[in-house]
Amino acid sequence: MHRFPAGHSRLPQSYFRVAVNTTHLESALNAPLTFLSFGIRALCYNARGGGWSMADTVRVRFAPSPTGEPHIGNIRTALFNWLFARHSGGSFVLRIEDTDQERKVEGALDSILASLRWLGLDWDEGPESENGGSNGDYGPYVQSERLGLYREAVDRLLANGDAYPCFCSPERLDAMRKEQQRNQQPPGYDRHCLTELTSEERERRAGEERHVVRFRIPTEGGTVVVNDYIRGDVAYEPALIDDFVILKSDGFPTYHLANVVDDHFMQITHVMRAEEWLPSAPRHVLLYRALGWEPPVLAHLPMILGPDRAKLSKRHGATSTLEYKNSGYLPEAMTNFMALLGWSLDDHTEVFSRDELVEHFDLDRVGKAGAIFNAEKLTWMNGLYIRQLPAEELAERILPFLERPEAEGGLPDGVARPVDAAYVATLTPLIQERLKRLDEAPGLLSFFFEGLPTPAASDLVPKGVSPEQATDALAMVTDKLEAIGDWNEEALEATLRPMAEELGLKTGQLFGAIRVAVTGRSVSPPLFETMVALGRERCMDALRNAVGTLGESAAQASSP
RNA sequence: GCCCCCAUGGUCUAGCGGCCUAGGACGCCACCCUUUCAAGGUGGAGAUCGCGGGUUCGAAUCCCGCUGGGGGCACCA
Repeated sequence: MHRFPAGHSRLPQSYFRVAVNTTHLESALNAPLTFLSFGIRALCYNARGGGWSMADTVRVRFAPSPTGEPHIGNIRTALFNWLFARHSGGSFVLRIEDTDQERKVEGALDSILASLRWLGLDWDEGPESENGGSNGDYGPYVQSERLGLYREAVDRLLANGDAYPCFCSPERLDAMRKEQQRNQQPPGYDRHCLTELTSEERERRAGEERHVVRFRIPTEGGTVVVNDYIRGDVAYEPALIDDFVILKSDGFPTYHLANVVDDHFMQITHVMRAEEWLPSAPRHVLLYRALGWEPPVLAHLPMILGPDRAKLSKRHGATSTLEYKNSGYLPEAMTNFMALLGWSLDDHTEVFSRDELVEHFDLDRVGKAGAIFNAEKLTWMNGLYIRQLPAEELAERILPFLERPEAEGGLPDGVARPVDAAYVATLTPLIQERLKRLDEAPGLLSFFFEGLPTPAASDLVPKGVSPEQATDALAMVTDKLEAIGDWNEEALEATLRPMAEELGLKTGQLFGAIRVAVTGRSVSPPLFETMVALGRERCMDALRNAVGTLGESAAQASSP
């Protein structure tokens, strides 16, 4: 049908905008190419007096295979599809590509759904709705339940001579490839079963032997042009594309076939997937052509790379989306950050709320070059989002991280669960601007939940202060604090700050000693707030202990 | 080996022929603020826009070549 004007997909946009305006094709405004790919179909339809069909609204899909936990790259693809759908008022479809029986992993579907739900990427159609069961009119949404559809397509291709059965053994194929490699020839099936067998033989053997079905690449058709929305026209030489398998010997389709069939019947308008799929795009284009179907708009997204610039994989460490959830990253920070991997709005905006992302996301501003996943920047952004959160909400989000077992990074197992949520709520403001990840909370807060600290005498003596001075200072602090009325920040500051000068110490030195005495640490949230949160009793006990520790230490030193 | 894609500071990027003595952000350094740690503020280092040719009065921006990086080449997706 249509052939996009050769050249660059971005060039003719103004032209389309004009066309769109005159035809009132609202949805195409945000997706000019959309207009081109099926706008013509729509126009014809309109000319016959009909309205716009369902196919005129954007329909995109995320189609993972259940082979493990989805990693950042997979989910970034999901996010772009979701953003595009929401931006254009279209539908986001979730489809499970489980045509490989061998690689199926137990629980993988659950982690896919969990990842999407965590990030708030809700789907309009998919294998499982919130209340169980599939939802949507184009199901089933699991490929293993659509085998009949693929079989029909294969039969049609077979009947038209666009496909043929192949009986070659894995051993023969293997030897063939080695041979090609050795001769520096382009790899590919040698068409043994097409050229060496008569059609009668093929038909007979197909009836009695296990075999695969291969697509017959039309080598006579000239170059195959893939019009990629992001990269423009990419030409492939058909002779270099081999007769790939479309139906496996177990009766399941391969990715290529299932993908094309499903995208067609599910009326997908835009296929956005990672760039690693670009080399197989010409196969898909050829399949669409052979089946007489209109291909969707293709957009191959830039890849997400590891620090070594290689395709993201397990060996790069944390790549699973759910790992980020467990590490205390906020979903809003995660989506914001991922949106910036391959997309940008302008030269300065980079913090986007979910709504702003939906409002501004645009395929035209998706880049071409792969992007290294820069975890440091993600962590910075996460801290930003944590600081922006209302304290009460942050407290709620922190709670599960405190309550999980010590071995998983939670508070010490000695601390009773459930943790006092009200107490956590009072503590949260003290650490809010110090948190970059929620899983840091237990470490920052543990002393609030544990017994009295037992700091070493040496830790109670600040730099530049003698042990005697420190002992006297803490003793005096203890005395003075015994006497104060209200135990609040103002009272504490009013009595402690002047004492530093009185004692001839810098505030940092005095407060440092008290901090260690009261929290057992040299680093903590601001002292007065911490002491208030800890409570009078506890602070006084800790101070007396500290004075005692220093006394013992001095006694030992003087009587060797 | 064959095919394809890509190329702006360490990283994410803005830039679609003159606004660029290349802008923003992360990270890094310094200073300020400060009771520690953060947060915040100010300033700084860091890019001959991978290299070489063109086109043009003028190129990071267009064209060609090279180099480099990446991806793909299964009865995996």
